[in-house]
Amino acid sequence: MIHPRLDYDFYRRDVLEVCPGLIGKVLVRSYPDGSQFRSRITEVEAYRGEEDLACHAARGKTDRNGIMYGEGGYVYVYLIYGMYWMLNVVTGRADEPQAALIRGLEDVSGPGRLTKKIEIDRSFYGLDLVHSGVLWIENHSLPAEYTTAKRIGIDYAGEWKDKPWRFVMGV
DNA sequence: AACACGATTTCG
DNA sequence: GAAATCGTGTTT
Repeated sequence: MIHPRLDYDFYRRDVLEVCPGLIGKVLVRSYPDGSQFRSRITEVEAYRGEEDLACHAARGKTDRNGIMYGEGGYVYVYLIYGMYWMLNVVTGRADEPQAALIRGLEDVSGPGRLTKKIEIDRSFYGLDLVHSGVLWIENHSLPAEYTTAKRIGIDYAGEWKDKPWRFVMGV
């Protein structure tokens, strides 16, 4: 059974289309010793454009969020609270700064805990998910229902804090 | 050069 | 409820 990688066409759509599509897909982390870690994505959040006050692009392009202004299909990682790396997938087309934050996997809950478990840090910034040998996402064609909810930890985002842009696997 | 703070987690 | 901990963006 072949499990194809998600390709550029998958990522280069609006983040609100990509996020529900990511639920149930399989994140693959390949290590230098040849071993691999696989787990289904169970929770993601959408951050959408400069108008979204919760998005890191809300105050324009910077050194940190620059990758979000490019084409979808690349990795955006950043350090939060001086301790945890957040794993994001850039979506949309160039000059449409969007990203999907991977918040949970079947085997580990929490965006900070999952990056620690599968050893993802700053060195993954800008990684090409379509061609990388260390990190990518596969479609195993498994059924995946999801529900939506408000995004977490963005109470400062005014009217944007209540958008139902968190997607969680389940009914 | 200094300062404020965050898309979190853990412990008390 | 509060601390931990530091890179990044903003202000001085």
